[in-house]
Amino acid sequence: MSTLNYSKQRQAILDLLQSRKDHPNAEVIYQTLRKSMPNLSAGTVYRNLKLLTELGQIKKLTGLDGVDHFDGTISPHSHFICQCCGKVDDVFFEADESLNEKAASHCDGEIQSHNVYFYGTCNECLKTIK
Amino acid sequence: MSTLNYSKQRQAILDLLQSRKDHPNAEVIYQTLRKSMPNLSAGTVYRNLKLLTELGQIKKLTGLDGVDHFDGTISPHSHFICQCCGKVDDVFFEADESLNEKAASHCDGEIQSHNVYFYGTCNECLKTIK
DNA sequence: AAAAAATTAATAATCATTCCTGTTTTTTAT
DNA sequence: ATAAAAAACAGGAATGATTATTAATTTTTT
Repeated sequence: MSTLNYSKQRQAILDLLQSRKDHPNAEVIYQTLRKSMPNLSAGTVYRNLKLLTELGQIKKLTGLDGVDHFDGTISPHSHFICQCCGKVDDVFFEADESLNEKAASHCDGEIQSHNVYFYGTCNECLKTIK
Repeated sequence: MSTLNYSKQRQAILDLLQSRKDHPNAEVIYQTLRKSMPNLSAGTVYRNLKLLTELGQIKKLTGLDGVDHFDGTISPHSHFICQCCGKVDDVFFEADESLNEKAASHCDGEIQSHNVYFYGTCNECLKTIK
């Protein structure tokens, strides 16, 4: 895969993800950055999101609304998805190391990592419903 | 959404999923069933997988290899994905109820359910590597 | 058994993502 | 600092999983 060179497009994508607490998808990232980089191309966004994910500098979130979302926070954490509004929040909750150990005996293999997704209704949506 | 009528196509899809321990994707389901139902159409497979998922009779697994996979086992369990061969195993491991409770205080909302994915290398792949 | 409703097959359309090509930027080596 | 080599880019075409459309068939209701 060789080493990654510098590019201002890649830097901008990483900066954007690290500065946001939400978890934008490729299209949102593209439209946002296009304002300041008018001839950024969508392919560049997709290619760099893939590269950064492979290098572990960002995390890809799947299974939310059908399209991939991206997270610039790489410290271990889970996600809470509101099934009402689709919002994805970080959940900083550390059951982490123990979870792999507990599951190990039930697995036909060696666990290296895990992802946890919580589904529910966020407080904002709960207010609206009542 | 009205009520679901009977259709032998839908029944065949559900039977197939409940009889298999792996987690086939739509294409595999389509090709398998086509052997005994030669004019089954792919659209029918996709439409019924979507319906059955919405009704909670099957579970959709995302984020494995880019395409959705389906699981006929609805009792609560997790999944182990081998990053080497792509195999997806069930993990019947019950930290379940407690996990929602533990995470609740870290969430801005009400947790209703969760999904856990474990990633690693299966025993078969471990052998091959060594 | 006929009418109404639901489902299907076949195929066209969609849309997120990847691939391709010629150009530009970044790095390396002089 | 400059030229050659490597990596990355923009723009657009291609891919591929999934969804939508429509006329025909099957299932349910009466």
